[in-house]
Amino acid sequence: MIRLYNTLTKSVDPFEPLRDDGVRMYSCGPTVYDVAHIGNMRAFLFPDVLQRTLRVIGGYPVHWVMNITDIDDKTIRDSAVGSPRWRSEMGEQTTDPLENLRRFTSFFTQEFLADLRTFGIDVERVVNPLATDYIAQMQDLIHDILVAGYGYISDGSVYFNVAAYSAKHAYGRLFAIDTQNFREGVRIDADEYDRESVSDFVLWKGRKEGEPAWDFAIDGHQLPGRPGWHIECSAMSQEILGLPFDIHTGGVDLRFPHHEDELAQCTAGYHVHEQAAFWMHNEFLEVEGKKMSKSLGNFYTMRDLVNRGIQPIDVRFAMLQAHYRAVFNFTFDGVAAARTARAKVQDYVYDVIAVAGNHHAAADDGAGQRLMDSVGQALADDIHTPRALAALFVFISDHAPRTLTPHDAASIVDALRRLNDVFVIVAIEPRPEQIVPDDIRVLADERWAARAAKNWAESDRLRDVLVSCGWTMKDGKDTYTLEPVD
RNA sequence: GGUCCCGUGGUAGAGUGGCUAUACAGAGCUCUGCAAAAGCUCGUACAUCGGUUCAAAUCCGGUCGGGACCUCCA
Repeated sequence: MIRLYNTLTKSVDPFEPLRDDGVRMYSCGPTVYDVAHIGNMRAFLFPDVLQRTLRVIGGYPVHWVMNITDIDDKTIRDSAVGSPRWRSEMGEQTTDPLENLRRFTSFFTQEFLADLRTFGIDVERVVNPLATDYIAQMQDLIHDILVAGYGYISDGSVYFNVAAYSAKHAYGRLFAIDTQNFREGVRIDADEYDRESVSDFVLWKGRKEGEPAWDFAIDGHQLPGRPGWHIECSAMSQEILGLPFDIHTGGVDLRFPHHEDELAQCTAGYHVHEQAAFWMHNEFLEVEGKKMSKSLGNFYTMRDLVNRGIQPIDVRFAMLQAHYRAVFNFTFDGVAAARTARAKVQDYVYDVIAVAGNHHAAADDGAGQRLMDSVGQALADDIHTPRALAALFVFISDHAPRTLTPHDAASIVDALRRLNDVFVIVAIEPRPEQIVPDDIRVLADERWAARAAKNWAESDRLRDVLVSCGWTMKDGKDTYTLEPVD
């Protein structure tokens, strides 16, 4: 039984898929106007671990959709003719704003997915619909909202009427917003469009010169323009998954207004009470105790980290040591610690595989069962990865490889393989053969001989030589091992 | 201005009204020519001030500090 925190109920509730054919899950995806930063990584790590837990621990097939927002103010601005953010890899800019937008966003979409892949996120499994491929469905939904009486046309745009909606439905189910206490001076005139109330939001934005636009015939009007911010997720989730689906995920910042408005649009236009049974939101991260921002100089893209010699998978491990609903403090010391800890798990995997040899055993046939139980229980409890990892380390120290029978070892390997399909922190494979160059081997043998002759000075000198060649020599009882220097 | 969250050992980070988190770092021991690796052991943490209670770091209130949302934001 998997239990998940649900923003709708503000409690951890038992989870059951609505339909027999698996879990349908929708995650608000990236707006593709730049390369991914580590905050993005945490945001998409969460739904990844969630869908992996549902599959591996829950045993459910998962249909996971994560949209790509390829039409919004930023993508339009940065793809416009003369934009300093245009890159030569995107090709030549054209006179067609929509074509420019496509070239710009497809470039960053590929970059983004590549970054997600290095982070162990299951991009092969997720479906990534583009917002601009669902304009017709969005227009249909806007039409239905208008017909139902929850929208109005003003100055070439279409708006959602929150007051009319609130009269018949609950608005604020995900986030109880107090419209009487909007922060002064900020919300009003937030954009140049005309709407009747500050709490109303735009469904369709009228065309502006030089911007991409689609024709839209509605209610006897011709309203060329583009979709508003929230409509894409409502339309795509209905089109691809069907409403209501099981789980909707996103960052905490999206609870309001984005998710609240998505839900309202679905209820207003599709006449469903629920868009999704569960709404789950992950917390943000801080960097060295401060909110990540370019002005503080603590803003890091994945590329920045790689350039510093950091492996993305170590960052993944570090993030898994915090619960998804808690603010995570990203530090470079923390990543270094994660690297060491992860190497320990990897060593354990290598050693257990060696003990298992040619034996094969299933996780539920031997010691692996205890591992699956203790770690799985933590994961099933609202994706509690910190406790799951703690349980893994406890198991490791209680089950030293040298104490295991081959059968138990094989069972543990099978359990580790399954659990790693959630964590994605190690490679489940035999320890790679270390290729030692001949000249290094010669030096090592020389040193081993000097050491046997108790010629400590020469022995230590040769060890230093080996280190300077990039190899660490470790003396065993009967033989030595060589490892590359870190 | 409104609403809300958090403050745990050197660091990261769980948890619970009375009992071990876990990881990294550190110390000691075993092993070892030395070192590394490995194994064992250890530190006795819970912002602050009051209150409730037989018992609070865990519940309540004040204070201080950090953060979130209300506005593009992962």
